[in-house]
Amino acid sequence: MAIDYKIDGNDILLHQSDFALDDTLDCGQAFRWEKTADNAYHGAFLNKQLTISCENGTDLFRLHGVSESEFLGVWKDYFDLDTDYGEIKRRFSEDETLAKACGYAGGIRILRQDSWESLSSFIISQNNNIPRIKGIIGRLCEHYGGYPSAEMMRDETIDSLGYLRSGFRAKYLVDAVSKVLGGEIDLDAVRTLPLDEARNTLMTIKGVGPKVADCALLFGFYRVDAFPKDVWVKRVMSQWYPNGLPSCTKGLEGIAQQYLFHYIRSLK
DNA sequence: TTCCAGGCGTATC
DNA sequence: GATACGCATGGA
Repeated sequence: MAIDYKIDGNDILLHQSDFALDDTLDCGQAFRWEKTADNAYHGAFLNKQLTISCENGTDLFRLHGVSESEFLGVWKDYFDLDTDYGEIKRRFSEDETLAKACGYAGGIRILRQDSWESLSSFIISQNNNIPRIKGIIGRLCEHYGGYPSAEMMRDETIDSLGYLRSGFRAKYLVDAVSKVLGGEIDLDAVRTLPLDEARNTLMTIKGVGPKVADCALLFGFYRVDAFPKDVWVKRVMSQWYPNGLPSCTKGLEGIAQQYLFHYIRSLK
């Protein structure tokens, strides 16, 4: 499926179905996209910043100040534009609840985020709420002028991270930095391990249990068969799927999870 | 004031 | 292996 875009001055103008900025950038998978006063979003992937806006609620998106090579080399993959979410939603819509969930937030796409940022962000997320997660990550990025690599955080201690006000999670961040830099965890190797081994590897980090590991795998390693069960998804399962997920989600459980997570939160 | 938030470590059985 | 409890912080 070819990507439909054109160059418009200094911008890229993208024609893209099954994509909405609110659904994708404010659905709890990424924590440092900010909605600006004019309904655009400003955020970053690694050290690349981006402002993206939607042209009047259409399926036209403007990537401001982005060259064609940067679009094709960075943002096309980040926004997962090679995946046909229309096809995935048709498949999911065999199931009545998933049909409603896909209808509620049909513009969700799974972002292909950085593995370290995703892992450390979801360590911060545990027993925490989304506004406060964003606050902690915002203070971290303000301190470093962008999201820090594990290498940049080499000398951090529980005390030096005090300004984050991340509570008991600071010691978990320190342990994650230590294991990644010490070679006990090779994030590139995790990418290609079988799902169970990948989970078990990440879970050797203090503060990384099944849920944080699955979120990191889904959002930071694009392991779309990982199915993170947080408090909301546990409600989804007991309310709608007491006997397990329907078979139409097989292999794409993580994508189904994101539609369902967003949907059940909207009902509260 | 109490409860809760995209959970997990630890103790205990 | 299951279950109970504490944990930093801050908003509701």
